[in-house]
Amino acid sequence: MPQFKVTSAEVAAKAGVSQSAVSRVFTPGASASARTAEKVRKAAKELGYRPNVLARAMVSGKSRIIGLVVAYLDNQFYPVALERLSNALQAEGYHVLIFMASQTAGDIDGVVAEILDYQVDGIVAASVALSSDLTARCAAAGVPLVLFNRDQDSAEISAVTSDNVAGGRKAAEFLLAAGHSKIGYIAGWEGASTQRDREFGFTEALAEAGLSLHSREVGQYTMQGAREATLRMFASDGPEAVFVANDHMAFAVMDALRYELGLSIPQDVSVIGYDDVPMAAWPAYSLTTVRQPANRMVAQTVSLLLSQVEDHTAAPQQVRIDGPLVVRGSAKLPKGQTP
Amino acid sequence: MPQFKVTSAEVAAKAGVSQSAVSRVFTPGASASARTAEKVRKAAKELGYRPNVLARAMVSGKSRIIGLVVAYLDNQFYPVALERLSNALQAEGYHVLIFMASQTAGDIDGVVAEILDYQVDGIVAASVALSSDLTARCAAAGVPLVLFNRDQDSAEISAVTSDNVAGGRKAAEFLLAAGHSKIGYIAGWEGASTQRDREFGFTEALAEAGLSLHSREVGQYTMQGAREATLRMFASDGPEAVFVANDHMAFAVMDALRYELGLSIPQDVSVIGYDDVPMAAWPAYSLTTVRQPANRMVAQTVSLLLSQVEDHTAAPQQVRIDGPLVVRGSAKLPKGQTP
DNA sequence: CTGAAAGCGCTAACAG
DNA sequence: CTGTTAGCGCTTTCAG
Repeated sequence: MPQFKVTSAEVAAKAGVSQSAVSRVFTPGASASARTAEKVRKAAKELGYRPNVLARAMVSGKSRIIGLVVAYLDNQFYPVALERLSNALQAEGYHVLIFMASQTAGDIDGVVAEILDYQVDGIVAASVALSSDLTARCAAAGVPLVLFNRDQDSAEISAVTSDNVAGGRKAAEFLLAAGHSKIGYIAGWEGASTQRDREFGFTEALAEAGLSLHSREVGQYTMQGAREATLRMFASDGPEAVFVANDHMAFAVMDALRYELGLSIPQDVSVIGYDDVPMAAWPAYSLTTVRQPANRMVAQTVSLLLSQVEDHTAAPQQVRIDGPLVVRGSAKLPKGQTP
Repeated sequence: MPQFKVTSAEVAAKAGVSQSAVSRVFTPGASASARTAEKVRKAAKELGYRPNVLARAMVSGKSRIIGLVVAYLDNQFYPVALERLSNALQAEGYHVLIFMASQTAGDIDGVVAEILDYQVDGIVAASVALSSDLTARCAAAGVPLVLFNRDQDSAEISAVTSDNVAGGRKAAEFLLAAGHSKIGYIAGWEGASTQRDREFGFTEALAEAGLSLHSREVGQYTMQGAREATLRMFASDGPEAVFVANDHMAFAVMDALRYELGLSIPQDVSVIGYDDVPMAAWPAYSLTTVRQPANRMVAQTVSLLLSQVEDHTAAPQQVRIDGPLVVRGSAKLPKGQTP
């Protein structure tokens, strides 16, 4: 039975070697003879010894902890991403220390400061905007930072997003091809780059077809906000098609349309979302939506972050990943096209 | 602009006091004169100093890190719980280090071992079964452990669950009151205590009414498993009501019933779930379900864990929280009762 | 290859 | 109240 807490010194004593020999055996880039290594491992196993990560972090300066800031765990996109992120990092020997950021902007600064206190090797900020003061502090502390699903047009700071402008265009083109001309948009939180870019791409494509938004409401990326936005938008003379800034809101929009307004989708109104969260594929919604390839986004985030962790001179990058429009049943098909 | 990494010694030098004085100013139970404190704070602010949590952890033996093991982040119950847990812990000055456990049982042991390496002050294991060997290791390491939403009938180990047996009964009683007699059950993963207890309460109440299960299939707590279970169950002579071991599966069951089998809910078949995740309230499902009070469960988990963290002699406890049946539209109402 | 020795940044007695 | 002195458990020169 393992002792209360076993130190390398105790293992050393039992194995009849020096404490530093024990350390070497448990350090990847070690240099210990096979004989020593074996003696040490044996003693370690008997004592139930495992190196203390914190002590190791102190001296080596590497904690193997990555700080993660998240805000919206109710939007299915994030739990899914978090799971993948954590798994990918675990595979590389890192672990994730979670920090919940209340939506309040002021709070974020405090959160990141706390993260830094833990001497994390890097930070992933998912869907939160950071003040430039803050990014400066990370830089000053020598802690690489990568923004996930949010961009902050500064070449100084790494960000991984989908190609939101192109995605917005795809949504518009699909609606246009189906012959819609009265088209509405339900916006996310206006401070978000995803919101801005998706809307930009969408309206730009509309404009190229000589159209402008029939109506626009803000849903704040919340279900409640989206429901109310829908009710306002369809109070009178509603559009025949709506592009919703993310799936999370799109579900609320569809529910409001169907169950509060008695409209049929897509007969009365076409709906397109953004993200392609798992639920979008469920038959109850069958949501046509622009996919954000979560796995590839996560993979990029991890490789970008770790490359900066391992080489502090590595330059920040902005990665934009393209995702397809996934056609399901919530929006009318282009003319002449059948399922 | 803050330096690369500022130490208390540098602050001390700048403030013209000893390094321990700086430490005291930043330690809650401190004892420093107002004058000293002010000088130190001033110097600290100018230098951008913040205490190194890891160094503090080394000497104090308290890392203020809580390890969390989770498996199913796609079941909405867990992201919600995680968010609350993390927030509650943050409020107490702790932070959560996340460890994803692949469903594979053998893996869990390794995961917990890794957690221990980080010298966490406590562990929350959400929905995973731990080997007794493992709980012993936690005990040996002096790290309190509490099981969340899973029980392990051993008085030695703390667990917070809803009253799953009572919940199962409530589901049965409701179905019985509605006059159903051909009743099916879709089970979760059979290794889970939640599955076992819910089924036990359910069938026991049925038995008291002189009934037994018309049919039973296992859905493994996955959507895919639930869909297939439903198809098998209704291949011929399906039941007129089904109790599904959790909401996550219930959604898949409802989808299969409606869109693959063409049945109406609740006209053709009543469905009851368990958990009351946010989505259960959405009109597309309007799922009648037994609520697991996530907020109270989390609150209990935190208080139980922290009481053990702060006082290692505190006895383990099993907390069982009662939740109501939330009546919505997916199951027929008891005779004579109208919405 | 291996042991001895010097800290990483901080808290906790210990005298004063 | 304050400074001095030990370490926490480990990695890492530095000799040998």
